[in-house]
Amino acid sequence: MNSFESTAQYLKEKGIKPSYQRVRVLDYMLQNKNHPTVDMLYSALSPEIPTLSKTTVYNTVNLFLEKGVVQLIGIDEQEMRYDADITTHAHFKCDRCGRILDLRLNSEGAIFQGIEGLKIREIQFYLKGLCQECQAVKKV
Amino acid sequence: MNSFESTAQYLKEKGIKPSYQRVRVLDYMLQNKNHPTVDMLYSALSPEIPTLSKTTVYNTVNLFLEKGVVQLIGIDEQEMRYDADITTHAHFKCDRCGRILDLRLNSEGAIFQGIEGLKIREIQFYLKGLCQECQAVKKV
DNA sequence: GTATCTGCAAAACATTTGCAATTCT
DNA sequence: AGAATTGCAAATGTTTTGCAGATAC
Repeated sequence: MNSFESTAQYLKEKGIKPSYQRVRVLDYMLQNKNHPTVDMLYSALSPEIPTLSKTTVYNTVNLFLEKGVVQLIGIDEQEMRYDADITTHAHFKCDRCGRILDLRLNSEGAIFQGIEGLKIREIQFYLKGLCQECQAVKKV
Repeated sequence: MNSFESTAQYLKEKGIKPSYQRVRVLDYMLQNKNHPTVDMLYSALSPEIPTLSKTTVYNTVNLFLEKGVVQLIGIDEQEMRYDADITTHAHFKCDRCGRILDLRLNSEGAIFQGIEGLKIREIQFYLKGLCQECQAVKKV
């Protein structure tokens, strides 16, 4: 089974119809683990899929988000990034080259792998969910 | 010494000329620890400072960022938020009411205070700085 | 009186929306 | 044919920029 077919199969399992564009977008993310922006996806795929539009890339990543195929990475202030690795892990963005590295966590939740040699300037830790008051509100 | 004057003094110490608008913006952030967006700052202060413009609020928060008076909080996908508390701490955003709560860290770096009762849906952990290769590059 | 600061209007982007054309089954 | 998908064009909303007038020292 080639890469295209296995990616299409993965989308089917996630409840997404594997159109050509969708499979190519996810395939790109699985092969280049570079946490791409919509623009990066469009620029990379557009030469090979000349009719591709940015709207379709937006539609696709939003559908992927909704279905839990990718996670949103807000590390960038200007543009959103997307990650097909949906396991819990931290991200490091280099101020100079802009690259985004993955950092794995150890069982205690302390940073474990890949942090050696990095010069940390800023740390951001976000949690999202429901606060106590909002959990008490009846669902409509 | 009243609140306005001590805030002005604080700005001077940080190397910022304490114009009326700047002092009022920082004063608002110190008194309402609500991690405001530019729009929240503008809406709150505009009635009392009728000539205030959004451009000035943007200028002000960007100057504050540059001088280390506030930190940028990217927890919101649509708008940036700003925090006059520049100590290291985590943030929690409620999906329903949109409020942002502060979470203090204990000495081991594990979450400590305020997390009880929250229903966590998503965790984002970002670090920024210089990667190994970029540290090796000579400064121009 | 000269620097700086403010604020209006316009520009610059990232993202979304409306809708018509295309594609798939 | 019918339903879903794609993609163009226009709209939306946040943030930045250019510049002229106001303010401060």
